[in-house]
Amino acid sequence: MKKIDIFKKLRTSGLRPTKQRVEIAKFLFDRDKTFHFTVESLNKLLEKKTTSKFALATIYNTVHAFKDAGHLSEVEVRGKKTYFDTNVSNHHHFYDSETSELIDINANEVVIQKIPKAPNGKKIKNIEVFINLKN
Amino acid sequence: MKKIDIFKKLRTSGLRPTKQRVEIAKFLFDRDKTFHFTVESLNKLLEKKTTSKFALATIYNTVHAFKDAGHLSEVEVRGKKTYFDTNVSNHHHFYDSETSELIDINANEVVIQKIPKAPNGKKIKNIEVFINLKN
DNA sequence: TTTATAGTTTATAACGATTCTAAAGTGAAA
DNA sequence: TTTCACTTTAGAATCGTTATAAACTATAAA
Ligand SMILES: [Mn+2]
Ligand SMILES: [Mn+2]
Ligand SMILES: [Zn+2]
Ligand SMILES: [Zn+2]
Repeated sequence: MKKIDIFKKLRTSGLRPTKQRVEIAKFLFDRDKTFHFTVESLNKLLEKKTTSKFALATIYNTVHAFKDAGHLSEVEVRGKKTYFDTNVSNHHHFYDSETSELIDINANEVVIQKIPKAPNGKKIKNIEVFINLKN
Repeated sequence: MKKIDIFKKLRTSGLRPTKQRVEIAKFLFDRDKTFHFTVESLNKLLEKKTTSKFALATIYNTVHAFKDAGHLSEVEVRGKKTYFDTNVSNHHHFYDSETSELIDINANEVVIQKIPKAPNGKKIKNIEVFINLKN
């Protein structure tokens, strides 16, 4: 992802390109593979990777702005912390509870043959498949 | 479910049949259909249904003992509250985010045709299918 | 019966993730 | 320079959950 795209992510999230926000955006979006993280893990990685300091509130605010703009998604994982995902396409996950690690599964790698009808008056918004792993 | 079964649930959870625990167990297990709840919702329903008072700690402790004994399961739902489920068999869920309501799907109502191989050295423990609903 | 004792309930404190707040900082425009 | 809207930040507040410790209860030994 090129630098211009970083600024586009920020602009389309309603965020001015401040030092902290650019660092966060670069860290999240300037990579090839999907990245799954919690606010806490992101903070630790940012501290290691950069020389800047980040208040937790800044990270929360920035991550939420990206999420609201559709540049990040949220993955539901057992436990108290919220997991975010740079992969915003429709996809599924392996979850390794030993390492608390999420692994992407492309939507086309899961084929569902049979699914019940949605309850009366309701429609299916999306289907999430979550595969728990063991050793 | 007969009264004797209530006492069996308690016994097999390592819980003596005190007034509060019997009320909780009856409320949870003396019903035909699956019941999904949070500790908060259970507390409100207990207060309505019975004349006893329940400290939150008692409900937490009792629910956790049932869960540890395998008489309740936990369902992962977006949001901060923990959802419990009287259905401990392998099954799936519809989730209606309008009403925060979970609806059971029998395991045999979902047929998965294709699934990726588990990552190196890992095995699949179980598969959870979560179907989000909209109006 | 009393007493001992193990287990239980309860109110409240502590905890941890997240959100809120208000003060200090920043930077572009006037 | 001064202004002013926006940003960062530290710390307070919130909320679900867990821990603690004191009061209570039931059973059984003395
Ligand atoms: Mn979660
Ligand atoms: Mn949850
Ligand atoms: Zn993902
Ligand atoms: Zn269920």
